[in-house]
Amino acid sequence: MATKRKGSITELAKPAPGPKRAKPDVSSDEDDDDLEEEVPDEEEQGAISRVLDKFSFTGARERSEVPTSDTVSRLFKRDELSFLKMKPDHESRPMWINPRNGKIILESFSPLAPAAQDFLTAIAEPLSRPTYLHEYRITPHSLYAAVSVGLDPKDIVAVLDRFSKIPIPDEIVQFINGCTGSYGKVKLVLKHNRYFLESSDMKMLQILLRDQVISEQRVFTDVGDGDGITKESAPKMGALVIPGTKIAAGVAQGQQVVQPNGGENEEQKPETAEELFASVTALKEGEEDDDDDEEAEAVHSFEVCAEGVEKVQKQCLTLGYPLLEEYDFRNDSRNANLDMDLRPQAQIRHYQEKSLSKMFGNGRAKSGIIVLPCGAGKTLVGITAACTIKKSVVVLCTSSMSVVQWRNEFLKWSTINPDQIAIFTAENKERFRGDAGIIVTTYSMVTNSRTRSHDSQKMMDFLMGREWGLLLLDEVHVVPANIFRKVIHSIATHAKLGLTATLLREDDKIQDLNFLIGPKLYEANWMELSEQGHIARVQCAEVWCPMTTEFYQEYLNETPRKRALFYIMNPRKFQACQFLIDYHEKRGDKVIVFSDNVFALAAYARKLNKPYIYGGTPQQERLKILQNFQRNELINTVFLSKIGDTSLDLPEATCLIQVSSHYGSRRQEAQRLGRILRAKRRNDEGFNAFFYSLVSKDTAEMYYSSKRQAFLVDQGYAFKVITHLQGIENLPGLAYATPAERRELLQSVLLENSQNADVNSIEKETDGGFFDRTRGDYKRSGPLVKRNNAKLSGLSGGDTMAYMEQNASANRRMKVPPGQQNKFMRKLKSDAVKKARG
DNA sequence: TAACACGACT
DNA sequence: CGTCTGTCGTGTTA
Repeated sequence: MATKRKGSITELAKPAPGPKRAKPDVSSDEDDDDLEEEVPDEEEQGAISRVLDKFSFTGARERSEVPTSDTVSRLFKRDELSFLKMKPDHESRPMWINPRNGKIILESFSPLAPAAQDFLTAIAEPLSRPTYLHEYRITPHSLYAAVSVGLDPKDIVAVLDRFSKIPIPDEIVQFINGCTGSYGKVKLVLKHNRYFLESSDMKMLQILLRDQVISEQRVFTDVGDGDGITKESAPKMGALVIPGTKIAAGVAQGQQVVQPNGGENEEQKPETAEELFASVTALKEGEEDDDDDEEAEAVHSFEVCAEGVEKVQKQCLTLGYPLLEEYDFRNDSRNANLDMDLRPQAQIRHYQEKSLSKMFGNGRAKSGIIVLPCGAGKTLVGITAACTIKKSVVVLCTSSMSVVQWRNEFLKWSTINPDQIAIFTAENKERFRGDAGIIVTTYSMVTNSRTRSHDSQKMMDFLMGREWGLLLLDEVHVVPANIFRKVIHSIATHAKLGLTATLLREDDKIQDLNFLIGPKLYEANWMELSEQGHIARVQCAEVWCPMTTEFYQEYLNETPRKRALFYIMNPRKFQACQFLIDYHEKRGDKVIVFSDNVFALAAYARKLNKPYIYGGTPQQERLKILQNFQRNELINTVFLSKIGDTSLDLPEATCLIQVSSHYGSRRQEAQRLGRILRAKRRNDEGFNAFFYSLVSKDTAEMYYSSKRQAFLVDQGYAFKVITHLQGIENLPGLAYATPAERRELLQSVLLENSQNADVNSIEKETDGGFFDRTRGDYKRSGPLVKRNNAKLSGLSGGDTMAYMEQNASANRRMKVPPGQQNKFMRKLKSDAVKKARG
């Protein structure tokens, strides 16, 4: 417990700012990570790391010093804020700042909340946004995003102060200044297919060049004076209008902040807050980039090699000087313009406009990520961005199906000439006409490591050999995967825009997107969009199905891996599923049932006599089933494996039942929910979509379920728990109602499980002895031997149950992505090692 | 259509 | 100390 850093001691010694009070009691499991371990101890960023440390590892003696003014205070631990002095007019201000960890709590019912929320999404990371209290946190990354969107540290503090119930703590001010001081000073620029680091401040470049990692990637350019640093005049800019929007990029967004029924003192306060906010978010022509105006005469730059760009970007981020990527596309005369515009019928919604104004805020295109829920029009955002830049574009998608969709959307929403937009996949390798155009392709096409077909090689040469204006990355959360990340720098592009609905991974690689692509420019609030009718309202429920004794018995007897089938095939769960399908079909809903497990999928679907699609379903049949589902009034339910998580467009579904799922994947859960968000009937009075998760009680499924829901809960969705479905006993034709039927089902499950084991052991015998190339064969060794052990350990399997009992608060704990915890554990360990050494 | 390679999740 | 498991999914190529 006491393995904390020495540094906290010196922290203690410093005079505490403000009134005497408890020391920060950040118990470090939740702190903000990505400060890399090995920051070289250079003077320049000594100050920064000191500030960054503030929210990381401080005293362990925390809790005892929290003044316990009442009996419950200690329960809040470091979120206990009662010691803070409130401003006299605190009631009219909507937000709290916790000096100990940079968390911000926003009262979302306050009349000022909409304005405050706009501001907070710009400068902080949304942690959780349920109905009344929203939680945000200021992190180095969120500040990076804020700065790159054009905010100034002084203004950030000023606006925070305006909204806050308490005076802004010094720690926060220091943190903001410390982080932002060095942000936005250095840019990564692509010129003539070569990468340069550019800054108006010569000193910055010298600091960076002193770093070994960066200097290693440097390329010496012959131009310029002896030190190889080039000097030239900085570009100028003019007015820009994003097509489809009435106003110029970046003009005030504060205007929709209208108080419906204002009280007396609201009259005045919102006015000023609003003005203030508008003045910082709105970057009107001419007043952007003060520093450029002052020293517009010259910028300095040096070149880095293309392969090293990722390393350099990462290193700069860890040094505290994240590289800004901006594309001054209007002054780019080297690359040919692409003639296209948005069609007049394309109406940009306000949140789409907001996200685009973040991207084009200062008249240039910034690289970054935009997060919008499924069905909220991500494609249109991408297309609008492309139409704004009007240069050649590469679009990357995950599946060949969405490749086709992207092309169609482009043709639908923009005036682009069909000849100018080409598809590059296995079956189609055309090229566009003219010297500018759009190429839509898949990640795997570009990253393919195996031998290429002739055509595809020629196409790749074309892709790599030229300069692109914009790289559009669909489903950008896949990019950090080892293979995919390399495409980012192998395609020479001036700007990158990542789109996703779920910026989530179960590993810790999501942070890498900060230097692979750029900061998160915008993240929509799901609840808000559904209130405004842009996406459907959804009722979420978790249905707890008790296990039958026979199934539970077998469940306990199995190895953890084999257990899954028992809780998935639980007859009570099956009945619940049958009942829900029946209920919703009668209401006129279109129902999708998801089962991750293919055996269960087929079993359920066959028993209920419904169509099902999984990976092995041939293309023709898939199409037939989907069309029937869409048009035929007799087919109202379809069963899908995880094939339905991505691509497959199912516009008419209004009810979703989840039978089995992939462990604790939050992304999968969110993506599945997304399947029903675009329901056409969403604007009908009182319309609701339904999302059910069927869970077998007292099994591992409970644990996964709570994990999976974490993301949606943070988006403000409330999961109701249903322990009994009213009237299920009286459902005519209820399956597995008799013990005999259940026994039969159990037999088939047992058979399935043992068959799998047989197949494996046969494989092992025939194959494993001679060839050992397939990795699968290694690990399958000895399932038969293991079985006895499994029974023993299985009997103690009750541990999962005990775990579940206290798991009600799991959602809270899950809020920290597991990756961070790992990182934290690592850090703790390595700290301990250092301590032992030193 | 099969073979291969890879991702996501533990 | 990071790597392995197993299953289902994708895409590309022969």
